[in-house]
Amino acid sequence: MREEIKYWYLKNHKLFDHLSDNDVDALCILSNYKQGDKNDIIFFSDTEKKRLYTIKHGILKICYKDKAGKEVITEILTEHDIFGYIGLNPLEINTQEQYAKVLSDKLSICSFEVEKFKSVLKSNNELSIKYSTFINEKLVSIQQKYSDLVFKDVHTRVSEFFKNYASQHARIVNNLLEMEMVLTHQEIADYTASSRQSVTSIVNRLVEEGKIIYEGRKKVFIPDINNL
Amino acid sequence: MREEIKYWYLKNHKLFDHLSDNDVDALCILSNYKQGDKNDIIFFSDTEKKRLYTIKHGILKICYKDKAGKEVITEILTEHDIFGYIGLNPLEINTQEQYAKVLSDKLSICSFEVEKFKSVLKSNNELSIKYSTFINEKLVSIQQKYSDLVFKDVHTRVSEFFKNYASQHARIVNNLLEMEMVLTHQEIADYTASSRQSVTSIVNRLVEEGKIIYEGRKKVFIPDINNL
DNA sequence: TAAAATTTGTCGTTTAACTGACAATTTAGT
DNA sequence: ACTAAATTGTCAGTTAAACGACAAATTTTA
Repeated sequence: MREEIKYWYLKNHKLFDHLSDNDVDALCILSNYKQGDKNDIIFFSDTEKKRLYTIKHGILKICYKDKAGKEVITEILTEHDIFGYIGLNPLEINTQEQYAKVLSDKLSICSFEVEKFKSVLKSNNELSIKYSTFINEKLVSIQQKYSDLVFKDVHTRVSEFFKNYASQHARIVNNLLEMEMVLTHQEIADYTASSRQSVTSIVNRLVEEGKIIYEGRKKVFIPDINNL
Repeated sequence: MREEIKYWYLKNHKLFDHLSDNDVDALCILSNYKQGDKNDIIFFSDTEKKRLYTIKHGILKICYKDKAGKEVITEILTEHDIFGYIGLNPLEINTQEQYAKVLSDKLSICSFEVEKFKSVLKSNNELSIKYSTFINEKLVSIQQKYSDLVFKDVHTRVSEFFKNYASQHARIVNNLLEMEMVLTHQEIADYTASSRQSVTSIVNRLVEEGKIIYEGRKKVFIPDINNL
């Protein structure tokens, strides 16, 4: 990959945009860019060197399975999101073995070895405070997910999934929100902690009510996001 | 409060124990110590100055209510835990208004104004990396709570609550784990995301099976924590 | 373009756990 | 010590949503 493109990516990342050109240069040298395809899996609680990842382009899910093989999706991440060994503590062991799986057709990511990233943090306090803020964002969003699961019924959780997905991935075409849906019903179920069948019937109800419009199985339109 | 005691507390806190005497002195000046009693409430998403708290002694719950007034307890915190405006971002608004409520008879806490704490972080990169680790611990534990809620039934969640509570609060007396139970069944229900009646019947079943022993409503013994 | 694989649709059935309602017990307040 | 308040005990009734099973539709692969 051309150096300028690596540079450009980091320069435009919320986490790094305050850094001096020299600092970004230094990060560039540490960084490692890779491409992936749909269904590729990135294990990150493995024995190999711990890494921290940030998404350059594409969508992926962070998930793990229980003993019965049932999958939970904890996060659906896109451009500029970070994942991997975010604890920065090489001793820390995640009880669940988490992994990331690519949902979009293509994915490109940038990664750093945790130890190296940590040493950059050490010499850059502004960056480490920003990093705390990034982790805190994750904390807030999983707290939200937890309380949604406690308080909201399946129908609400699924509708709100569409709402959130749209606000992240939709663009406006002819006064309609239009988006690629890269998740299957099963995956929406894994993400909203429900069952495939429930998602199917809720989606169909939303379609009947005209709140969402499907074109094939991949393209979705939303006439009014506030009425969802 | 005597200066030496404030000093001693910070010096023995995991988050601060690497700091030089001078740095701890500086933190001491910023710190504010307060006492509380059972059922006292500390609001921290209020309009007043954002603060960060750490517990010197006692137990409290972090919770919020939905519109219907149903309460969720997200965390139960003790000595050395931190809570409050941990995002350090004064602009950030938590959608749910969280608050802390004292569970133990007495509570003493130490607090810092977020802005001041942040400026200490800025001049101390070691500290800010440790701080990230602290937030990450919270992230890991709420992720665990989320997956417990998805995968485990109420009986398991409640038994594991006792297990965790014991590992935090029990001391060994005559080969038995002994602990003060400061939570009511309703609160255990709020914490495990279940109902008061379910907790009652599960607790009684555990008592029948001899896995836990109650003496009054406040004292609990556990013969074998691995058999719970 | 035909066959295979994946995904979605639609049922009826089952179940874990919530809910309400009221009684019994324990704890706290005066 | 006595009353009020809070907490716990119990049970029958209800329900949201999972589950299994199979058919239909769509997408992928060869």
